[in-house]
Amino acid sequence: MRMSQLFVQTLREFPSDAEVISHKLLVRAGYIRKLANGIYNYLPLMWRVIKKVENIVREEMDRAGAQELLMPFVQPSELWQESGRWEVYGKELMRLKDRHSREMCLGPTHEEVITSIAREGIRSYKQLPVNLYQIQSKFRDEIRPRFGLLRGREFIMKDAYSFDASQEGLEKSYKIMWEAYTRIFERCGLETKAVQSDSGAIGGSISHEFMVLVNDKAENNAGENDVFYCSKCDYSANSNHAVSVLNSAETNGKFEKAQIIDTPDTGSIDELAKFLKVPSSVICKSLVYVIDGKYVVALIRGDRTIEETKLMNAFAGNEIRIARNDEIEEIMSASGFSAIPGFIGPKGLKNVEIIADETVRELKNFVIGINQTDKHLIGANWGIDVELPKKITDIRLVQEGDKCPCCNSDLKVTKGIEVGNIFQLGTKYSKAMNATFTDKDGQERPFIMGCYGIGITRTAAAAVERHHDEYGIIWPVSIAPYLVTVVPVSDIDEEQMNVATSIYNKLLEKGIEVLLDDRSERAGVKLKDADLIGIPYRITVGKLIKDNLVEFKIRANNETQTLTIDEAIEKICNIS
RNA sequence: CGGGAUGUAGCGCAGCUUGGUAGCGCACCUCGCUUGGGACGAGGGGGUCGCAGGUUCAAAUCCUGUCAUCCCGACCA
Repeated sequence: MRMSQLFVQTLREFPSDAEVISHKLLVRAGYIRKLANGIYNYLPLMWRVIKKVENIVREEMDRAGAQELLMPFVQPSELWQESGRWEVYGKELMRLKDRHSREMCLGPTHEEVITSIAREGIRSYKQLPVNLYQIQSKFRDEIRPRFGLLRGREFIMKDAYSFDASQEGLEKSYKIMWEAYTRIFERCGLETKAVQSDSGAIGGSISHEFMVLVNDKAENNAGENDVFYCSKCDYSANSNHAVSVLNSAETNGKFEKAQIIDTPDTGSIDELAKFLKVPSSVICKSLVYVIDGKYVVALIRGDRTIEETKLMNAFAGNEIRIARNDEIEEIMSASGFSAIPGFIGPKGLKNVEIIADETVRELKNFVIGINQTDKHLIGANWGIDVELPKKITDIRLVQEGDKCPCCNSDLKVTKGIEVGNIFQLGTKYSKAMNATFTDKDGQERPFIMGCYGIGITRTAAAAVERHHDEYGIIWPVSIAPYLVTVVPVSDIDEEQMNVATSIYNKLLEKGIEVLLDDRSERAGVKLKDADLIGIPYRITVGKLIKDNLVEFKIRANNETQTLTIDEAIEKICNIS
């Protein structure tokens, strides 16, 4: 392709509304343009990259025995009502009505549709296992789209669904996908880590997320997930799922007797610990949440943090948020109290669920809110002064330095971009939607399902996050829009243009994806653009052409070498 | 949905306090000149100042409302 013909507009400056580097670079280098919040045009260069990623995904999915199909983007509400998700999916599901007022939605994922396909098409265990996938635009009406392609509302995703006759079969399908994913991301030039994860609204039990690890501290917060991983063994998990062995902490408040004392202006754990001159680990913290509209008081040791996903899961909830002050007032007055946040405690509360993290169990002579503003109960003990909640489970956020649940070594934390995930769904959808097959013994059984997603556009953006420098993008060869760009330094130098054109034509003949920068621009503009756009290799045709020499540049390390024309061509041919 | 900010030409911004013919840089078009790291000169085109009301002789500027975008939080296969 000649640059003079290519539809691309590079910008001299970064767009002001972009925050992360992949967003900034993709806009500035002319790959994408925003159409609406979280909705982007994929311009020709971007589309080439996307197709590269898609093809790698296709090749590996096909190799793994999956079959591609395409399901509708607009789906009828009936299927979602069957699965029960019409009610629980929330506002993220883009709902609309057709002209007959039938309720429809834009597909955020396709478990319902695929289950209906399997229900109609698979009758016998002899047809199993089956793995079907598609590559398609998805729409999720995210609360806050951001980071360009990393979190758009409309995005391209590969979603695959496996059907098996048994749990063993599912585990096998799962493992095959795991291996395929590892290869896919490797081929895209991305190192990933498969981490244990919460399975969220999709349901099911075992799931892993494939994370591109980005150890960005302040510079960049493209990695939206905190990943905990063991410094010694293979354990790693998303923070919403990670578990840990606690370091020992002081859990005895050493107060001689239980009494309610004045603790003015100690609305936070820090203030309270300071006021009482005790470590925060002898305070029992009480937080009020609203889970699916119901009030929940969660107790945790003062030095630890609640992991809200775990808390929500403890109640099999779909929606969780911290209670508003007016809701706390309502709870207080319903139980005959009038305390403000910071002084709340479980004792005497009516019409609320109480749950505790395991960390509170060993507290002795501890400090706890007693539903009186500016007062706390000190020297409290479970069973004597306050009831130990019946519901006790792990609802805490792991902290760096906690010990690994597998091998007791130190856990560390890093940021990750989730580019893919795999779920063992089990029978959640097949049961709900009555999708069954006849087993060997003649019994009707629900399919054992798995689902497997890869964010295609997010993967491309993640590649930019990982591969760029101050000058622009550095595409991995496998997903670059073009492999090489031929740049004549001066378009008015006839010899340079002739040689550049001839190199271009030779490479074209060899089937190589090559650009010729034939624009009537100064050298600086063309070279800057080549770096910004991130083409892996550059052949620059300049003054040295008098000696039959050209410059060969590798974008990845910005190294250049002087080669003869034929050497340069040969080098490119060998790479491709 | 809470907190904060911003909407002026394709992009980046000034002008608003103190109302009086809408500006700058880049990009774009023409001509000249230039060609190894985002040149230069001359000329030119492009904007209902987010939108709707209001105040005023007069509104980008002041007031009210509304919409959109961005950031933080909450939330999120």
